[in-house]
Amino acid sequence: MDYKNTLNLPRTDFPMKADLVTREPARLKQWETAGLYAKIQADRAGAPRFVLHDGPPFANGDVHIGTALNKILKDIIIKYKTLRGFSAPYVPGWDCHGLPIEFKVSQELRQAGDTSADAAVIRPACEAYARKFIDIQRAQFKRLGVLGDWDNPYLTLNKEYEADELRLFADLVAQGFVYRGKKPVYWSIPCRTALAEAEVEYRDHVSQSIFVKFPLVGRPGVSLVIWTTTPWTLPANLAVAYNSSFSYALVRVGNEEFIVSALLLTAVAEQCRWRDYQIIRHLDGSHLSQLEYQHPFCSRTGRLFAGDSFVTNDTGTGFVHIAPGHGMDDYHLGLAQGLPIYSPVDDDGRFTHTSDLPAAQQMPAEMLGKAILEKHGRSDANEVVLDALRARQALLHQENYSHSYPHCWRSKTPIIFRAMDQWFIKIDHVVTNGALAARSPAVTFRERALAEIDRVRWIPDWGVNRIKSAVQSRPDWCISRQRAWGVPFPAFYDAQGNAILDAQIIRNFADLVQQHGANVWFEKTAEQLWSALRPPNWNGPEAATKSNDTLDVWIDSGVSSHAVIARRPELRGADRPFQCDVYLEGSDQHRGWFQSSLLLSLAGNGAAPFKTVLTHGFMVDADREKISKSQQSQGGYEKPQTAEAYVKKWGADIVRLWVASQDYRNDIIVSEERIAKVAETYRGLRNALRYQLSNLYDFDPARQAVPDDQRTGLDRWILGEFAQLESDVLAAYDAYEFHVVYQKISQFVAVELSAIYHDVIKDRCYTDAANSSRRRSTQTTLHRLATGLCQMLSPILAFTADEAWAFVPGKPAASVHSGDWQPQPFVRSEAEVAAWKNLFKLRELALPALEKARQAKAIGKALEARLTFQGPGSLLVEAKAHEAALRELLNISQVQFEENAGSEVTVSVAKADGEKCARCWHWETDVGQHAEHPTLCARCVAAVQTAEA
RNA sequence: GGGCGUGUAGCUCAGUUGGUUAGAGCAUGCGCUUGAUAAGCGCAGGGUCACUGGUUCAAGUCCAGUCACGCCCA
Repeated sequence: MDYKNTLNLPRTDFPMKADLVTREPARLKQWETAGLYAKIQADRAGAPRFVLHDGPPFANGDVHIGTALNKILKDIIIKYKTLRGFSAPYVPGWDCHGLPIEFKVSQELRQAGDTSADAAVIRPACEAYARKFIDIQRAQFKRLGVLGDWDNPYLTLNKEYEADELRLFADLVAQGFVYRGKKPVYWSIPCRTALAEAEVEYRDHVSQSIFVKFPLVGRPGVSLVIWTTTPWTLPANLAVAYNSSFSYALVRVGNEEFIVSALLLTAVAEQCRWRDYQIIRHLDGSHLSQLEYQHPFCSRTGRLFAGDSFVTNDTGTGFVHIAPGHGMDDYHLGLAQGLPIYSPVDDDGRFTHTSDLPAAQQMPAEMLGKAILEKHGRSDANEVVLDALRARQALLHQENYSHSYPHCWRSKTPIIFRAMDQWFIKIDHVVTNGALAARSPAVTFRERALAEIDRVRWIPDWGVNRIKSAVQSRPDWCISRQRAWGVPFPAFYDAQGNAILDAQIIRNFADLVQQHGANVWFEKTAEQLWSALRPPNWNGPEAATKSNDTLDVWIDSGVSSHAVIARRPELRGADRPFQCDVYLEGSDQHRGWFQSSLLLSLAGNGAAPFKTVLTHGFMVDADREKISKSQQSQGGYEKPQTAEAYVKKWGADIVRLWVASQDYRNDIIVSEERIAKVAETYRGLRNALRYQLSNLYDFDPARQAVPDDQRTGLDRWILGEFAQLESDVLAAYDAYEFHVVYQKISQFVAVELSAIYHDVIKDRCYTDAANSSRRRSTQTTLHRLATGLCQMLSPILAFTADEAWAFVPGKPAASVHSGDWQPQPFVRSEAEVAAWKNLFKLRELALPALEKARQAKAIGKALEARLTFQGPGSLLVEAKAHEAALRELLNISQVQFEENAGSEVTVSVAKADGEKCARCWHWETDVGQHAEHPTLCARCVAAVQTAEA
């Protein structure tokens, strides 16, 4: 007779093959139909709140695998906190304004033949572009299993958002944070527009390379020699920089003396054709800092300053001519030395006088109006400067110089660096009114910000250093941009060009934006706007024009605590409406969003917007090198590094498990090999769950559960281990160490479950009578394990845990994500723990012995063996007391003990006695004793008879 | 060039305040099983703890320097 069908073999519809790529979308649809996110939020109404505030990704392109990592980490946290009973809403956001979109849209418009570059045309196109990518990214984020309020995300282009941004800005203006100053920007002369770094293309260009004498004051016949490739910037020269670590040579050439860097002397002498020269002596920084020079053609003098970071010894003379209005290095040096940011060039790129210096000290009249822009390779401005130098015999050498030079992407002409009026937030501002001033007196804003940083928890802890150094070293914040796609900068100018920036006017404008959107600024004339916004009691100057600038996009995202956290009822904090629990972004955001959010919230709300800031590292490839776009385009990777590409190949749960598998505080390695390994682990987890579920097909926890104290020792052992795992995993989740969760669970599943518990209980589950207490005890345990595993995995394996959950009998919630995870400690007496420790020790002793016997072909499977433990009685007491458990644990048929006088336990293996039972495959001496079932052992006879009865 | 990090088996991670022959899981190889079967079990191999010096009775761990990689600045 075939006894196989008298066994309780496992059965389940939970498939072994995951097939995530096709199965996950179906589950997503199911969640959506059930309104899972809304349902969870409703269930948690009134629960303690945990708010993670989303940093908005840029609404451009497909979701990169690195962006996916960020979203998945956030989702793991949200799902975990929800599971632990918190109300943890998730409101995703998008950063919508900014150059990359405007640039792209401008290109498209130009290709379509529209060259107007008019804000009123560009802005709607930019909005459409942003919304298109929001839709694309939203679908890709959802596909990753990220739950959130996807129907109501926050967008920095929403009019409510923009209005709140302006209101917070008005608060800063009211507190005196905002001032007008100058700063150099890239300027395209034909386009009459400022350019961003990304709009600049480097092309070969032939410039005028010149060596110029700068005569020293009070040392007749002695000159510095400077080198430049932009002669037109000389009228703006206000200083000269040297390098304090260089040695400079004073040389005599004919009846003149020159100072140049000692290391560059030979090269300079050759170019300037100094046939005979004599080094008189060497000078260093301490000498140079004392010197003053006469401008070669303007009636003013200048001084020398150290500029070690940019004065090099490879080209030039070791002296760099400084025009603070025409270069970034120059600008910073000028700021540091208190020089005017002087830029005597108008919007058309022509020389002009400015109000920065007395007219008498500025360039000679014949230079005024000369154009910098080249025509047929000649620039009038350069020519007039060269003429002036020649006339004064200040030009030592001139030659054509071919090099790579920035050009405008639209007009393809060389750009110039030109200082423009800009708006700034003063970082060292001392606030004298408002909430911030009330908190403590006369402290600079920078000091307040540094103190606030100490009140925030930074994970990893070195993050505090990064943000502190960012805040410590940052210059004033330049917040105006000469762009169209952004929130309009709400300033007016009177007929004389004086700025009008007023908190009340800005608040009035905010109300207008709230109603009509920010486009209103560009659609209405200055006159119309002014009459709409001018306060009734206004006694300042009357506006003649409006600002054409927009606000820096870092202001956009930086005010989200004000415009989102404090605004949405589900996020709004109790005592500090604008403050949430956690921000989580890449470590580049210490200088970016974390900083802008901190500064704006502190200035506008009086405190940081976050209690904890978590950061993650960056995506690198298998060689631990960054995933670069150029390598991508050169075919360096098999496929695009987008979330979609990975999801299509592996499924979202594998991607999520990969995210969880690595310590995200360091760099995160993405490679096919790595993900393939994670997929192996996934299979292990899935099979373990499947095995558990397949042995619960006839189990009803409500009716058949066995109380803890009546469970078998083996069940009690695994429950003890599982309780330990649970507490470890909870601690790891609480510490945001998901790689520890991954390690702990996967190792528990591989060792304690698969290799031990699952392996051992096959015998009881299959061969015991279906309703026997030993089998029910084991099923009660399996049920607990399956429930707990699904829950602890669900923040990571969002799809699979929910799929398995559906097969858990008597599950307490419809979806694993709407359940409540409460740890269930399982306490065993010390004696019991010790006894089982001892049994496992004997097991470790026995397994190698069994392996040896197997290799000697004495036995095949362990059930063919009889094991004899030899040793002193004192070491065998526990084993004897738990003989049955030990036999089970070793999967053997028989165990014997032989006491001897030795000091340790040894094991020997022999072929088991009796015959193999046809049903349970144990070797038993009682096989054949039953007439009806001559091939069965007594235990199986009983089981079969119970089943028949 | 500066600041902040990281570097332990093929892969991902442990490794308390310095203290035995540096651990785990996966992967690999060799067996077993065929009643979890595109599964399961056992055993084995695999490490100059990035490198070089130093402190110490003792260094993966502390100190200094070098190299590689990442982020942010210049």
